[in-house]
Amino acid sequence: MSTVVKQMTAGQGNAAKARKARGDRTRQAILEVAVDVASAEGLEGLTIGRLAAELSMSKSGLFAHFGSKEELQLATVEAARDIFIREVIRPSFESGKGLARLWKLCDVWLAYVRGEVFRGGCFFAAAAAEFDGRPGPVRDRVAGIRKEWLATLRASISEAREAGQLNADADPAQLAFELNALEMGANWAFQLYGDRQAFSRARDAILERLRRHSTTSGLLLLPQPGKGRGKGRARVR
Amino acid sequence: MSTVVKQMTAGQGNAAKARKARGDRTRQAILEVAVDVASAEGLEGLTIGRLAAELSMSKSGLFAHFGSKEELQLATVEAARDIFIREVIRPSFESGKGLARLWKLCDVWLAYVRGEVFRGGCFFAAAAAEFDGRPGPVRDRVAGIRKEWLATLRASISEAREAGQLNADADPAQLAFELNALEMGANWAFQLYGDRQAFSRARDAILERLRRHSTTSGLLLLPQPGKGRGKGRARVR
DNA sequence: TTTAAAAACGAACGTTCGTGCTATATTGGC
DNA sequence: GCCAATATAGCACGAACGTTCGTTTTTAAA
Repeated sequence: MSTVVKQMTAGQGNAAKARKARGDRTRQAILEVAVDVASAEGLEGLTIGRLAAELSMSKSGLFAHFGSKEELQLATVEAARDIFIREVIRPSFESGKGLARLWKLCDVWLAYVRGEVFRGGCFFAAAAAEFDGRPGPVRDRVAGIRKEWLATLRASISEAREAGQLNADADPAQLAFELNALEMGANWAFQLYGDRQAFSRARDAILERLRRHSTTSGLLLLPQPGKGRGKGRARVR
Repeated sequence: MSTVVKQMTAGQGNAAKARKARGDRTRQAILEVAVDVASAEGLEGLTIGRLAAELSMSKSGLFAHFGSKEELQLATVEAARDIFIREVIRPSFESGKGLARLWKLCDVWLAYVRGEVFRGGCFFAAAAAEFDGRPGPVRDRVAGIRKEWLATLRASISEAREAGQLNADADPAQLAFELNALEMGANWAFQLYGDRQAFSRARDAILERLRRHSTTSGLLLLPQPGKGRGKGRARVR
């Protein structure tokens, strides 16, 4: 029945695009659900039949949009990346630079997991674990996206160092590794035990890491210690 | 054909046991392969047909040993736990106590991943990621085993504190969280990128964490800083 | 050497998977 | 209102899944 689309195909005007637009619209509706399912059940557990049922459309109709399961998985990964950029990267880049941005990245990341932007926690942590042993384009893409994230962290660290907010002894690659590991640690503790305390643990550990390498001017950019409940901890979405 | 067992069923003597012994032997041979496959392809990717083919025995013959796929998965998890205890827990407990044991646990854990005791890295990290969104006995067991590990870390930390090797400001739960997160970080960097440097990064980060909370007497129990290549880094298996 | 139990087998079951084909709706531009 | 294009549906396929069943082989004890 495709109750999914039956609305606003009124892209009117020159409709050489509109002809295409409807298909893209359904495609997007499919991917929205696909991301949700895949984040909880995995990219392999994301079956075409299941997805079609959830959207009350036929398997073949859905299938035609992608041509293969692998293409569907790749499209789903890309859609998840868009969401990640919108929810984590963009807000962090719009406010501040250098150390402030670095801290924002970590803080927003924790909120992104805590606020269940994806049902199964960090989409890419799950996808990476699922595909790390299966060579192929999906694995490559997921690894690439994770590398983007690490590169973003490293770039912010370098920037903070050049701005005199972090000391010269802060090795960008090493620090990025540690921050990322602590974030992932919070993610899995939350997924496996529902342990929300993990977020404040990760927060504390990250802040301690950042303070350790901060210059006096850098310290002013971080939330003050003492009370663990600074701004921007639990507020989400 | 069961080329698997055809040997040493010569348990001779009182063979009320030997009657049972042969079946257990096959079961164990099955689980050995099962652990290997599951660690690389996941506990769900561990299919009965595939497993039977790999052991050149029939699906039904194999199946009879477990009765259901879920039972097979549970048995596989248990077998992996035995290996983990043998490879990580036991060596750490046989040498030293308190802080020495704590460091040994971390160091041996890194070696356990680096040495590919399991093809897919840490078996339980993979299993936890795979099942964290699927309620049931398998998930519960995996979560329980991970909890055992965290409890072991915490206990060693407390012990080290009471022995005056770690300062009183070392919060066992917090420190255990951080150590575990850093280990897992090394695991996924290695799985996803084959990045062996991740191990020395994790090692450095862990040692810094431990040193930070160490008393002067505790410091003597840790490898000296400076050269990053202390004893017991790369040697494996 | 016979015997009863245990272990392994082979074939089939009902499902579900991904993926093709062909036909039918639905669409925007004329 | 008709047309070409696109989107969706219907149906079927071969393979693989977990599981069941009845039979045959292997085994240890009598």
